Amino acid sequence: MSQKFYLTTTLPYVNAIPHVGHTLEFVQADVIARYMRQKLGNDNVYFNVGTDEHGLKIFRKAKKEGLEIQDYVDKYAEKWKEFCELLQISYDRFIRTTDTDHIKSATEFWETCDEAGDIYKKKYEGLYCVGCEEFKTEKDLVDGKCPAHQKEPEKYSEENYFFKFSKYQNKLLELYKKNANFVKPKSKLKEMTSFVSSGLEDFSISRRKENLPWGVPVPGDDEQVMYVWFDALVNYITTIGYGSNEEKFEKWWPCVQLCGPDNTRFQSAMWQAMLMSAGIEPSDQILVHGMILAEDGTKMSKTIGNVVSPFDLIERYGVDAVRYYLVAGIPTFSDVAFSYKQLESEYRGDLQNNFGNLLNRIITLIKKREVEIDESRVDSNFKKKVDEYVENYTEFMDQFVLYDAMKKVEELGTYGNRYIAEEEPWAKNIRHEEAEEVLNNLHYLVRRMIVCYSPVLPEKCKKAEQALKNLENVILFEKI
RNA sequence: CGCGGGAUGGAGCAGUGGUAGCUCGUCAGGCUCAUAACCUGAAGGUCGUACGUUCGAAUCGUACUCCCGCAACCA
Repeated sequence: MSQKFYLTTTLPYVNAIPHVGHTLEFVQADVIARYMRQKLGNDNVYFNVGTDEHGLKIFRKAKKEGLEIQDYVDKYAEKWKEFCELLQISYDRFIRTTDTDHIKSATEFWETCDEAGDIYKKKYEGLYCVGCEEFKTEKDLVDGKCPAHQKEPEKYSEENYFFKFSKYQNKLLELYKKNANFVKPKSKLKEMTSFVSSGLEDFSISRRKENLPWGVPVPGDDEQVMYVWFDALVNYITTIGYGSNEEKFEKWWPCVQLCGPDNTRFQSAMWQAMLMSAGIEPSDQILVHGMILAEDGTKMSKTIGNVVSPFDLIERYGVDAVRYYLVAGIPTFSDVAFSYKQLESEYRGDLQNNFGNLLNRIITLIKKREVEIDESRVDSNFKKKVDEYVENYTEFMDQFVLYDAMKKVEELGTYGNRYIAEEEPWAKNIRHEEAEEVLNNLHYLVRRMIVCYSPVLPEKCKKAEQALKNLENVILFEKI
C-alpha cells in the first residue's frame, strides 16, 4: 500500500480580507503539498483549503451590506478562490462550510457525539462577544469590555447544547504525552499541555435559531443551530468524505493541519476532543506557524496602519519573490517582523544571483564548450557531495521545517558557484574532457536544485528545466 | 506573580559546558562563463544586566530590565 498524505489549512472567515498571515499559511501549506506530491505521487496527496461561512459575525455583516446571506458568502468565497489562484495554491479541494456535503457531515458528526453521550442541554446565562463568537466570563473582561474587541459583550440567556470537553482532559494529556511532535513547535505543545492540565470547561456548541438563523441546524431540534466553531472544524473530515464516502475517508484520515498561533487551542485541544468523542483517531500533527509582525516588531493592525497587503506585495515583487520570502526568508515556526529589505535581499541573493545566475552560467558554458551531457559522466564523489545537500534538504522538508530546508538548497548553490570558480571550465587551457566532466557535474547539481526549489517556485522551475534541456539562456528572476 | 516566547558583531538569525558561526550589508583584491552576477580575504561582538554553580558558561541556576505573542480587523 502506498503512503498517503492529507494536509489541511485552517479555514479563514469568508469575509476576512486576506492578509500576510493567511498568505504565510497558504504558501507554507502549498509548499508542503507540492513537496509531498513529488515524493509520494499526485494521487497520494490531498490538500484542503476553504472558507468558514457561518456565524453571527457573518450574518450581521451580510445584513449591513444589504445582501442575502448566501449571496454575501458567495461573493467573498470567490475572492478567496482568486487569492489562491494568485498565490498558485494547488489545493485539491476548496471547501465551503455551506457546501451541502459539509452540512450533512456536520449533522452526522453531531449525531455521533450525541450518541456517545457527549452533548447535553443546559441553560446558560452569559456575556457574549460577537467579535470572538464566544461567551465571556467576568474574569475575561477588562473594564466590562472584551479585551480583544474593546466592546461590551451582549447579555445572552439561552438554553444551548454543550459538549463534554471536560471528559477528555486526561485523554488529551495522554495524546500530548504519547506524541511529543503532536503539536509543532514544542513550545506550543507545552502551552497546550498546561492549558489542558489547568482544567477544561464544557463549551457551548449551539445557538438559538431566533438569534442566529445562519448555521447548520441541530439535528432533532428546530430551535437551535450549531455554533460556528463546531461545524467549521468538521470540514477537515467532510472534505475527505466523512458522512458521504466512508472508503475515501478511511483512505485519507488522519491529517496534518496548519494553523496560526491564535488557533492552536481549537485545533489541538477542542477539535481533538471532538474527534475522540466521535470515535475518530486524532489528527496526525498540528503545525503552528509563526506570526508575522509589522516591520517594527509589533503587531500588524489596520488601526495603526502598519499592515502589509499581500496583494500589494505580489503586484510589486511578483508571486515567486513573495512565496520564496515566506518560506525561505522567515523561520517556519517562530514569530518574525516582516521586512521588505529582507524580502528583496533573499530574492536577489538566493534566486537571482545564486540560483538563476548559476543556471545561465552553466547553460552558456555547455553550449560554448559543446560538451555532451550524460549523467553517467558525473563524478561519483561530486555526486555524493551534492546528494548530501539534497538529503539534508529532504530531512528538513520531511519534518516540515521549510526554512532550514531552503537554506540547504541555497548552500548547494553556493557550493556550485564555488566549484565553478575553482575549476574555471571557461579557461582556454582546460582540456575538453575535463571541461566535460566539470559541466556534467554542474548540470547535475543545478538539476537537483531545480527539483528542490520546485515546491516553492513551481512555474520558474519548469522554465528552468526547459532552459536546461534546450540549452537556452533564460532570465528566470527579473529585476525587482 | 494569568500562560508562553525572546534579548548574540550595522540588520536578520544559528549555536543547550570547552578557543563565538551563518546570511545580508561594509571594505579590499581576484575572475570574466554569467542577470555589474561569481570567487577570495578583511574589518566589525566583553553573546540584555547582576550575582551564583563550575577547572571552564552565550550555553546551567537565581534575581532584575526591556521586547513580543496568547489578546483590538486577525494566521
